[in-house]
Amino acid sequence: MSKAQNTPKPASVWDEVSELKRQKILQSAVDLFYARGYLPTTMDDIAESVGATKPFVYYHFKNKAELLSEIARRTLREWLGVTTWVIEQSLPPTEALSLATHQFTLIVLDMHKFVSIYFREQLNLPTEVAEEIARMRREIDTQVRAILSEGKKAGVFEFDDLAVASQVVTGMVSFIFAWYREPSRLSKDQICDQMVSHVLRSVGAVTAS
Amino acid sequence: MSKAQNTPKPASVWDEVSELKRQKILQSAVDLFYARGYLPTTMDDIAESVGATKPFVYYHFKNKAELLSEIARRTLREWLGVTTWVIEQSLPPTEALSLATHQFTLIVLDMHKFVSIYFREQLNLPTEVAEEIARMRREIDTQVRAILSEGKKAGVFEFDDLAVASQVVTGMVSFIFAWYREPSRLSKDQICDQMVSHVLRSVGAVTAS
DNA sequence: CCTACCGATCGGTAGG
DNA sequence: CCTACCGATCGGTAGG
Repeated sequence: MSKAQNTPKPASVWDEVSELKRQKILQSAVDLFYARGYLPTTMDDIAESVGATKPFVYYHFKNKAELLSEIARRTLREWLGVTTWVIEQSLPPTEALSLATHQFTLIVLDMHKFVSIYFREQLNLPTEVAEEIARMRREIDTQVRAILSEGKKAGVFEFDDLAVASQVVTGMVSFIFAWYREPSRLSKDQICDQMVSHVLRSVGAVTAS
Repeated sequence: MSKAQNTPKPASVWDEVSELKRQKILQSAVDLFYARGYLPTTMDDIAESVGATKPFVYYHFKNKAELLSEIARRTLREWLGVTTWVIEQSLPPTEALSLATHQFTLIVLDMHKFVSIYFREQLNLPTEVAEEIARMRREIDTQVRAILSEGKKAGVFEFDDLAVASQVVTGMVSFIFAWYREPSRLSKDQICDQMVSHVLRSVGAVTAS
C-alpha cells in the first residue's frame, strides 16, 4: 500500500467523494497512458473506462496535461521523499546508500506504471511542471551525491567522477522500469536486495556482502 | 564516424543521390523527434527542415512510422553488432565485458538522439517492427548473459541473479541517454572509462583497476 | 515520356 | 455531469 491516497484532509463527505472520483480517474489515466501512451489516449477513452463521459473528467481535472502532471509530480515526490528521509537519518554512507537504494527500488516497482509514464512523456509536460520536476530531480541528485561524496571521503566508496557515479546509481535503479514486468519471477524484496548489491559494488563499497 | 551510412551498394549515381536524400530526411526526423517528440512532429515539419514539401518525404519514406522504424532498427543493429563482434573475439570474460561496455557506451553517446527516441517512442512502432526489435533485444541479452555467465563460472565475476545482472549492466549504460547532454564536461572516452569501471565493479569483477 | 517534385485538398479525429 | 458541437490540425494522397 505504498501508493498512499495523499488526500489533503477532506473537509466534508462531499470532498471525500470528489477526491475518490479524482483517484479513480487518475488510475484509469495511468493504466491507459501506460498501455497506449499519453498522446494516443483520448479523454473519451479515459471517460469511458470510468463509465462516464468526457465532461465528467474535465469537471475533476482542468485538462489532459493536468493528468500527466499529477502522475509526474507523484513519482518525483515519492523519490525526493525517500532521499530526504534517508539523509535525515544521518547514517554511515554504506547504510545510507543501501537504504536509499532499497526504498528507491521499491518505489520503481510499486509505482511501475507511474515511473514508466514519467520517463516516456517528460516532453509532454507543461513548461512550469517540467521546471518543478527538474528542481526536484536536482534536489535528489544533490542528496545522492552527498551520500556518495561522504562515502568517498570516508574511504568506504571507491569511484572516480562523482557526477557519473550519481547518475549510474540512480540510472541503474530507474531503468528497472524498462524491464520489470508482472508477474515477476523474483519477489520485490529479492529485486531490492539484488539492486542494493549491484549499487554498492558499482561505487566500490568495501562491505559488498 | 560510427554512424555508418549502411548504403547497400548503390547501383548507380541515381541510387546514390536518392540514398543521400534519405539520409538527410532521416537526420531531420531524428532532430525533430528528439526535440519535440514523434507524434507532435508533423510530416510538414520534417519536409520544411529539409527545404522541401511533404510529398518529397513520402517519395522517400512510405509513411511517418517508417521513419521511426528506421531510427529504432539502426539503434538496435548497432548494439547487436557490438555484442556479436565481441562474442566472436572469444576474449576472457573481463576483457569481453570491458570491450562490450566501452563500445556500447560509445554508441549511446554517438547515437544519443537515436537512442533517446528509441526508448521514448517504442510504443509508436508498428507491430512487426516492434517484434523485430524485440528479437534483437533478446539476442543482445543472450550475448550479455553469456559473457556474465562465463565470468561467474570462471570465478572472476561475483553476482547472484544472472537476469538482474544483465539488466543492470545494459541499463546502466543505456540510461546515459537520460542524462548525457552536449557539450559535456567529460570527453566521450572519459565517460566510456567511467562506465567500464562501474560495470566491472557492479558485477564484482576482481580486476576492477 | 519520365522523374522529381508542388499546390491543394481529402477523410478522419483531436482537445475543449 | 450529459448531449451536442466547435475550431484546429493531423497523416496521407489526389492531379498535374
